[in-house]
Amino acid sequence: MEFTEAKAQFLQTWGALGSQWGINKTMAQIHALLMISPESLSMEEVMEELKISRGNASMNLRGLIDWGIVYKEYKPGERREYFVADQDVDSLARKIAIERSRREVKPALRVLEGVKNFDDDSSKEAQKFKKKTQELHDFVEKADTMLEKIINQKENWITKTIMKLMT
Amino acid sequence: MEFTEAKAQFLQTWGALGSQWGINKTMAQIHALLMISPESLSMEEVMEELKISRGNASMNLRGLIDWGIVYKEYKPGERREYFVADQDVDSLARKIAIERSRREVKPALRVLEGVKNFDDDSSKEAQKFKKKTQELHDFVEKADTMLEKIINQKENWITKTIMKLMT
DNA sequence: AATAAGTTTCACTTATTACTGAAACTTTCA
DNA sequence: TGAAAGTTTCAGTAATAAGTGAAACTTATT
Repeated sequence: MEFTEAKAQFLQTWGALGSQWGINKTMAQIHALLMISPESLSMEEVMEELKISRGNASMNLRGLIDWGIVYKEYKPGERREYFVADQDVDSLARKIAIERSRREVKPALRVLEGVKNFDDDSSKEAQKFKKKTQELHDFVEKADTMLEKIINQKENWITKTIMKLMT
Repeated sequence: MEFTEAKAQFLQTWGALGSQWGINKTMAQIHALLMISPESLSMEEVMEELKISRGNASMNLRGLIDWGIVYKEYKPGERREYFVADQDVDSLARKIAIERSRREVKPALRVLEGVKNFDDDSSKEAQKFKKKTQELHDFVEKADTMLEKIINQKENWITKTIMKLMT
């Protein structure tokens, strides 16, 4: 396989993986592109390379900056802004996990909290409902706690977690 | 809040949570409905309760059965099929994790494997590309291994994992 | 074997999410 | 200060994923 082909296939695959795990395709691709690029890139270059529009590039670059995994870089004597990716793969994954917990899991927990305390009529259905929603709430809460524990291991969290699970 | 309202809100929220974590809305809702139902339900009843079409109900019930988290039940003297959900919440999450690893992560790994062994020209770009794809491959592989270790704890895997991470 | 009840499929529609590109806005420097 | 280069926004469009429902198929019963 040629370098050009390999690169295209890589950007494609990484984008698909990203979109399956809660970060949109273009965002994942831009991040990937910046990661494998030896030099920082301008927005024009990103657009060119990924064949995306200015609007799309702008939105997603901003998104990446908001998430704190891409930075702007200013070259002396140059007016144009350049972009660099945080080179640490772990930190990308950690940011995604934190963000998803905040935006998806936490709100769901609040709803479950609410519904499980409905005005109980003492029907069979209501009893079972109370029991199950309690169970599901506890489950989601535990899963979220686990996620937090894993990503709070800071550096090398994956390796550390695997170690602890070795037993 | 009334029981009926609580139930509707619960089904709604659980569906949204599901679709964010790789199982489609209707599928998650059917599963939730069966979980909170004290009796097994027929397809008609599921359609009725969730206001979904026959086709949709059929497809998603079959999906749940394929995933091994919902079972058919035959009542004596009744021709109609009834459906019951596996009552164990953990097993649902475990099944999702296994399935997503198989369908999304493993294929991506294979591509990364391929791509990182491209025909090396010795340009600066190619060098960096080789280095990064290797790194990303290792990362994804580790993450997948971690996932496997977590879900292989069998019963009470979440609790067990939290324990081990307590340190 | 005809009929009626039950179940599944699939071409089409709808809903959701992402992307485009032209216009508006901002900055720089001659 | 004004014109050129750079950047962002957002209404409209496209791509994708999910859902519908009528028709086809299957099974049970007389």
